[in-house]
Amino acid sequence: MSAQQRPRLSPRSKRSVRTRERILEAATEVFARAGFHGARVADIAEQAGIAYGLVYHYFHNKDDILAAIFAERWGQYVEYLHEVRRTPLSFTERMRRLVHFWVEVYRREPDLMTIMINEITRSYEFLESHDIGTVLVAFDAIEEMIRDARAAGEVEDDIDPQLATYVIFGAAEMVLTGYVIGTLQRRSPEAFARDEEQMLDLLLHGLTPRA
Amino acid sequence: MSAQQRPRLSPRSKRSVRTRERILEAATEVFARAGFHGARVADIAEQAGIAYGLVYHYFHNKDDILAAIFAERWGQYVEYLHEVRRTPLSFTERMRRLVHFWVEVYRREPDLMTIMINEITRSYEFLESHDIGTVLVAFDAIEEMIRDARAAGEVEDDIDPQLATYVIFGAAEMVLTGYVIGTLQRRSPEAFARDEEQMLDLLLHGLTPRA
Amino acid sequence: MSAQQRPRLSPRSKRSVRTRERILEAATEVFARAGFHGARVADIAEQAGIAYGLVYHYFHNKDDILAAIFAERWGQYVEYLHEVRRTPLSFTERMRRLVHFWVEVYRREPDLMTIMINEITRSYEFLESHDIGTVLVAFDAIEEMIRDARAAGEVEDDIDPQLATYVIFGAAEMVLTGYVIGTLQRRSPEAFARDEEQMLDLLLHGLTPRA
Amino acid sequence: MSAQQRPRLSPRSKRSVRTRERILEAATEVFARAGFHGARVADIAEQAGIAYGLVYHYFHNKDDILAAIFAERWGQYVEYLHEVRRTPLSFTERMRRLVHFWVEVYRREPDLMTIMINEITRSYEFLESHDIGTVLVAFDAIEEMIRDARAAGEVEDDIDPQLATYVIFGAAEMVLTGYVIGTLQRRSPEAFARDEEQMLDLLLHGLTPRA
DNA sequence: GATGAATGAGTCTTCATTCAT
DNA sequence: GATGAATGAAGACTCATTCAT
Repeated sequence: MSAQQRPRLSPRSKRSVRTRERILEAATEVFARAGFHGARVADIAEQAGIAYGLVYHYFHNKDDILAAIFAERWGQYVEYLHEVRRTPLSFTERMRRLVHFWVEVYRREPDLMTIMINEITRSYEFLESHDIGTVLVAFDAIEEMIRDARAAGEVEDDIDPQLATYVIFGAAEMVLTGYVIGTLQRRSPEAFARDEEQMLDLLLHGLTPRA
Repeated sequence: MSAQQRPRLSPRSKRSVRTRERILEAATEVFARAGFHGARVADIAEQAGIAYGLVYHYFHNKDDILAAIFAERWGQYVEYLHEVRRTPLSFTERMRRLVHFWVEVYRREPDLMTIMINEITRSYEFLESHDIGTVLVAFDAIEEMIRDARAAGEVEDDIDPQLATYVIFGAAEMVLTGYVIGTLQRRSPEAFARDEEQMLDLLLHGLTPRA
Repeated sequence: MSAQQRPRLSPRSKRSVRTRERILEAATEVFARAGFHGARVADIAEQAGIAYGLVYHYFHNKDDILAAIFAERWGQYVEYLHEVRRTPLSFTERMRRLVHFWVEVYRREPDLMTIMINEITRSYEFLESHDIGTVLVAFDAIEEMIRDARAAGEVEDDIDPQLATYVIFGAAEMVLTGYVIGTLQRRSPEAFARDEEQMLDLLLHGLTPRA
Repeated sequence: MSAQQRPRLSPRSKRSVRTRERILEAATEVFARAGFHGARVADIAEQAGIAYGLVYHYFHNKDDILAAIFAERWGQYVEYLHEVRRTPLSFTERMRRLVHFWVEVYRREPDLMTIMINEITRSYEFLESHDIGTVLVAFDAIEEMIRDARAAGEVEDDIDPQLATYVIFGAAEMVLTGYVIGTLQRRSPEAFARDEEQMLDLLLHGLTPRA
């Protein structure tokens, strides 16, 4: 909603690219640990091993760092959703992949997922100041999948695809939140796999006994 | 030079009680509109129609206001969960009431629910600085319901009650978030009722077609 | 929400060192003029010709500035006391040097001595929050001198070295206080020299006529 | 130096007089414990067992309370000095009484003496804003005694009465300060009596051995 | 590119004091 | 006389951001 800003400079040199990357990595860690408001630019710079003034050679301001993390990571994310949608798969399989994807991203990059959950998906301020539409593509992608599946008879006719999307997203996100805040502790790959199965099962068949 | 901490006396007079309530109401509105960080104590005071210094007669600091909203409202919330659990009802009925409750609270007090969602349930800082256990009782209450229902054959044996709790909470919360951020707009009571049915249906039976 | 405390990095550059020094000088003047409580950080910054925010790059807070003045100046002070003690001198000569030292420090740096007297030696708050032991080394140094002198027969046997130390300190300090508050006005070096003689004489021989 | 203010009201009733006295007692205790700046009017009122608003029925402001303590207590003090001066006594005896008086006041009312030392005698602010002359009468009284004694041959000719006054006051005050801050701990009446003897001896005969 | 010294807007918080009741 | 609710001036402190070097 605010005017989109261009990068201050488009750094081309190897060093530049590397430094920019270091800042994003550092910011991801610091934001995850302290939250966006609790993170100071100086903290990020320290974590990146650079002078804090240098941060402003790569980003306009603190918000811009978060926006970059969001744009560059959420980009892949949405891309994957589209990929899942393009691939000819059963709805069950699509959902399995989505659920696996979320859990997997969390397992690989818990800090990143923490930020996505704490600072972006839910952040009033972030949603206010950025194009909420960018976030919603992910929702749209899932909604479309459900719509397609419903048309193909793989999803119950009565289901409202939009609402179902929120339910799916919410379910996945809360489980990840459990991981993030430590109330759901999983140590082994098997434990995570079991959670994926559970989620998938719940989303597809609900709580009640089958037949 | 050291900070002198002492609890504000709990004011007893009628006027006092009313002022305190006014502050909480004002804070609820301002927090919902601007977020905790974006809200200034002066904004709250202005909204309440009092001098900002007076806020400090009733609360130690800004945090304390949020904590009070949390404690006093979340209390009722948990209480309702326990009530639902105590009443002899089918699991389906219990779930229906829960879902209805959430939607209803949102409809009646959208600001309050907004805060619950944006500032409390998800707030890194809040969870860090307050007893997370208080939040978790709500989770525990639902988990127990599922456990009971599973024992009674009302819930599929394979279900992990803890994980299912996160799924239920997440689903409900994300739908409310949709209301809060306006991406799910519902204007009529019927629209809300339909959402309740949808959520209930999804949680109980999942996305796949019934038989 | 919790305060994040970390020591300011000790700045290394020339400029930095100079700025820090400027702040201490400015603070010395402002504290002397207005007292610690009456001095605002903004006043100090203005006196130093810098933005007030910069003060916080060098010191944690207002207290810390006073503590730095204390630590860095009182250090020299105590050092001198030890030097006097190490040098082989008659007790009379030692006392002469001490008295001269106090008067001299006042003459050279009246602001500094004013702070020492008004804010540090007597400040309830300061003594409360800092290691009173650091202050007391000065007392100990003098006490030891008296003890040595008594053993050597240069001081009356009946004298309690600790109490005598308080008497000496008190006498000197009150005279300096007279200078500070202006009730004892001395304009010429000779006037100060006469005071030194008087003090020395009083401390060594008392008020009563010599034989 | 500031305009002298009249008491808000001259309370006449028994109750009034008693309440006023209670406030002064409470303030003395609180000022001694927390210092003038650290003491809140509310603390004083609480200590006195009254509502804090009532304090302003008896005193104009916080300063006024300290001023009242000063005026009413220091009054007796000065009065005693004059009495000592009027009574036909040897100089030695006069000094003995003074020293005894100071120690005795501390023993009876340590809080009061603490305030006198910490907040009044040395307080830059207090001296700035009140008639310093009131404080100085005490000095003058002693100076006169010395002058008289010198004329009578009881004090060495060379002595400068004014400077000697500062030495005497300073000596006594520093010993009391030792009591106040606890670095000089005296438990028995005998210990205090010994200190009086020491001080007297030091002031009259100095540190050096008597013949 | 890199540094970190310097700036100052923005807020929270304290607490003496007033005054309606 | 007594209460304590209400006011708001005053100031400490943080930290994102700029910019001279």
